[in-house]
Amino acid sequence: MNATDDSRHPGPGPEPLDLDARKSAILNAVVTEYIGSAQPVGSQHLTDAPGVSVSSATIRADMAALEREGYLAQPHTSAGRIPTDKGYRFFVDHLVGPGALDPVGRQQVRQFFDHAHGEIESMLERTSGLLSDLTDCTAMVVGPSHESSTVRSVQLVGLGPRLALLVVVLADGAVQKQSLDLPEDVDEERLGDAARHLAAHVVGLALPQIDTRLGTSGDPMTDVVVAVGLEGLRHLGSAEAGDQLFVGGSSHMAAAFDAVETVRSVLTILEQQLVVVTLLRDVLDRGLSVAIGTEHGVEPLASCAVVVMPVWVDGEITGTVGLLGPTRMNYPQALAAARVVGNRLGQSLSEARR
Amino acid sequence: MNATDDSRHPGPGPEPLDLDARKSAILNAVVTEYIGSAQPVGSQHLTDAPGVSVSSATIRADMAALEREGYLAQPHTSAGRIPTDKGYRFFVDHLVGPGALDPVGRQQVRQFFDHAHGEIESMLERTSGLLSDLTDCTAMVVGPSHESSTVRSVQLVGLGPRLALLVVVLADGAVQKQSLDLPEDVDEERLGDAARHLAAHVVGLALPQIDTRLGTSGDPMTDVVVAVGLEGLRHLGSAEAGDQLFVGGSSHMAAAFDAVETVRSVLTILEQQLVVVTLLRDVLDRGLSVAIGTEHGVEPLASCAVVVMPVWVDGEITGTVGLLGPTRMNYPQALAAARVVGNRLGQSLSEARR
DNA sequence: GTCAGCACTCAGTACAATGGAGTGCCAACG
DNA sequence: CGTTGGCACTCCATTGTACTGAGTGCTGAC
Repeated sequence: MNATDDSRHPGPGPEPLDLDARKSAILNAVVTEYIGSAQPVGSQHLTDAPGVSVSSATIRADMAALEREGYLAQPHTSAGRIPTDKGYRFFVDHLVGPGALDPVGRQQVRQFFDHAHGEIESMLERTSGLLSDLTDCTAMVVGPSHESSTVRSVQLVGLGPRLALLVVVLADGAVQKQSLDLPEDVDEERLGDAARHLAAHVVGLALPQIDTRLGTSGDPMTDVVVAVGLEGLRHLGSAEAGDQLFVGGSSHMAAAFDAVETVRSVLTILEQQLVVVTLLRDVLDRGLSVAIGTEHGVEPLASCAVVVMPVWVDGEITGTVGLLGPTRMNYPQALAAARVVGNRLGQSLSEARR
Repeated sequence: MNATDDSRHPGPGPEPLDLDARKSAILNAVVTEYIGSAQPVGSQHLTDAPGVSVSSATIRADMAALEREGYLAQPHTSAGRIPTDKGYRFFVDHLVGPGALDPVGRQQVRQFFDHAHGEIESMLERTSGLLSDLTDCTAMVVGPSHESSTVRSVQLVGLGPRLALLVVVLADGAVQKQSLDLPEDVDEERLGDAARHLAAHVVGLALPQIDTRLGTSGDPMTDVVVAVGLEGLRHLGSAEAGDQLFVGGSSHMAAAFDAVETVRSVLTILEQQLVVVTLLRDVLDRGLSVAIGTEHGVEPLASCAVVVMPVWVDGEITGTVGLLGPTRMNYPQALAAARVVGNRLGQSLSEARR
């Protein structure tokens, strides 16, 4: 329409890297308001926002500029503005401080981790519940990868005449198991011999490092069992085991969208563990803690944002906590919650490892 | 309104236990049609249904009767009929035969169980995926309860100076673990002693049967470790461990309803493992394989139906497979799929146990 | 008992009219 | 020159009305 009016701009150059103070304040107010109400925000509602002490007419001018620059959008001509993905991006990059969790949430977190105990899996599962409760988002927790953890103990337990269970304990407390089909009947004693022989060979190694060949023990039957056991270890070490993912609060996705079709497609993604784990890893790898809209490549999640925090155990990233919500999620809250829970989870796991 | 017209009925006696052949056929057709289309069914559409070779006027009369008797309902005056919960109940009780799965599904099931292997947990998880794929419903699989399974092996593995892991293998192949805080440093050898001592005492018993007291071994330090181990065993045996539940295909719930609020409340229920497990057990205990609408007591699932099948292993019920869908779910398909998968799962688990 | 015919009911749709929230533009002001 | 009040304009959402059509209940005839 009035494309010729652009003359007042110094050219169609790429968007300025920063916004002046008032425009920032306006963008901030629009995002904050929209996160709360999910309704387009009009200029009238912003007159008394902090840092914005101008009339609605001036705000309108700034909003129009922000729209031209891609930070805001208008559902239709006579509606208020809503943030674009770029607007959210500016918001999280420049307008959200480190921020702390609200006192109630902090109390919840403290209480949770003070009473954390038991199996690691159930703890991770409950952590996902905690995170989703704190944020009204869907929470994702990826457990420590056992790839680099060394074998602490190997045991063979007979379950049936030709069936045994290989039980491997890793240094981080993880227990892996694998059922083994034995070619012939093996008594308990010989299983013990084979287990000792295996243990001598693999304890102290990480699963992927294990050499599949192993000298004979003298007894041919024992050797057969050892070979089967090694095969089982190899299987455990292969990627097939994969990282374990815990998803909590997926019902919050149904509250976040009013189109049931959107809910369905998001839930479908959440059911694909591999996709979710890859998504979280990708975002972390790119050095981000937030991926908004199409920034992550998963198309069905285009109307979602992901918040990711690594979990450090003994100076090493060993897991991930994540949050999934609509792009209009409460970023300050989500970031604070993910950071706090990620840190405390790391502490907790470190202590357990000592 | 015309309550006085009831004179043509032999009295307001309780609904007849059976329906004449044509009314059955009409009810059958209404349910079948409605399951497929989710639209109220009018008399016109039923004229060429099997077993119904009468005019629409006659069908209307019968439908009015079925409505009076509570099998059908009308969303509004000039709409077709939809089945009530009572209508569905009659349908599954009298109109659904044993029925078989469609060939494609049978093929899927065969293929799945032919290649079933690996850890029991991951197999149960994948079984829930299979069931939900087969039926377009949300599937629930409750793993074998380990309550009655006997201890096959007990091991203590040192993870840190004052930290050990108790690893218990049960006769059904389940592995349970529990981290133990030791009061003082214990070396590997003494852990082994304690484990042997524990094993001698508890191998062959089920976890809940274990006596918490145990004679001394001679060495006071070993006794301390044994005591801590016994405490861990007691903890494992307590109900806290609970049955493990695997839910698959919860995204199908979003496709089943068009009210996002319904989806949310159903998903919220699915997140509460205890509620779901209790629900399945209750339905089974009442000797049902289907619970429709309000028949199970869980209010937020009033617009859902549950199909349940026990899993038999060696002549004993040890688990459950279930399906959750809208009350207008495809009962014949769901029943067939649950039955087949439940049976094959039981076989599979029996074989593994040998 | 079954059926064709008929009057009736009522959700759903289409369409116009209205109200109001919000905008862009402009002239005036400090 | 940035800011502001004023104003015309746009367009969604709501309301009201009329119409359509699927489906019903009833009745009199076979």
